[in-house]
Amino acid sequence: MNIGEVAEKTGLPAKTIRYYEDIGLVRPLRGHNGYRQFRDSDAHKLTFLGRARALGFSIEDCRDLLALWEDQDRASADVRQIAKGHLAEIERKITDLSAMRDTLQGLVRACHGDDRPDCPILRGLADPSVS
Amino acid sequence: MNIGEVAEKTGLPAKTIRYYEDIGLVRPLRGHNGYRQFRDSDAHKLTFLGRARALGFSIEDCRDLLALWEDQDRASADVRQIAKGHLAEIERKITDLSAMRDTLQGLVRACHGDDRPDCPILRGLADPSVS
DNA sequence: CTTGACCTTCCCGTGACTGGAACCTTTATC
DNA sequence: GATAAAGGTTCCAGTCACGGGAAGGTCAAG
Repeated sequence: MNIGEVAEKTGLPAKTIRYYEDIGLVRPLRGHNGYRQFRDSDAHKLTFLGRARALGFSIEDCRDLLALWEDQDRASADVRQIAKGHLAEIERKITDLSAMRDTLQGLVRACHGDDRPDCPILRGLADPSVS
Repeated sequence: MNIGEVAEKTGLPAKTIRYYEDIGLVRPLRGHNGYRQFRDSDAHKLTFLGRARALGFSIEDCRDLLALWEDQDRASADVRQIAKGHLAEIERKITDLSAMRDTLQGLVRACHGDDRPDCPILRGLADPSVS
């Protein structure tokens, strides 16, 4: 398979696939013309990577997950450890964003949003105690 | 005020303050020795920026908010527009992250996490229909 | 006079790509 | 056989909002 075909199969942009080769996540063969030749196993790896990235795993996490995926003697505890770590990170982000949302919602609700200059949002940003 | 003092007052790292000058968010004076001289108004601007950044506003949003803050003839509708846009963005991120969290939680719960290789997390990443 | 804290500019690195230029190969059409 | 379009290649630069660190100037204390 050429890169275009594998891009379509996996849903990843060709640019991203080249990048993944650059950083050593996949190692496609090369044809006589210099074109990358992807085997089915390469395509499966890329699909795996796309899914892991869609769940927000970092590239380094993906690298580790991929290694475990390939390792028939892995311990599932190692996989679970990575996933739990990432889950905690996601929950931290949700917490942070929720706090921002609550504060912002309060400010937006308090603001008339008309053509006058008086604005609780700006007051809140200048001095949060006056939110 | 030198940069160290304003950094302490505002809670922003000196590096960040220099960066904000670079991109034109603040314009401190300069002393005979080349040191930046911050007025109280500069410190207030930086505090404002720190708060807006803490609420997740982008630098460009901050630039616009700052201009509105300085503009005595502003319409609060303009401020509210920016805030509402950002709020929508935050809510989108929370939605995305929540979906990731739910999927990941399901996978983590299904995984024993022992020393055996069988792992629902890896199966889920390889083929989500077998999650 | 030296030490150490503070300040300056400048350049590189981050994460995970994305866009674009310049160029080569293959395939289809005339 | 010529040509044009569609695909492939490498390499370089940019993104966002800084942070690290080098090399050097300035200032206050002892």
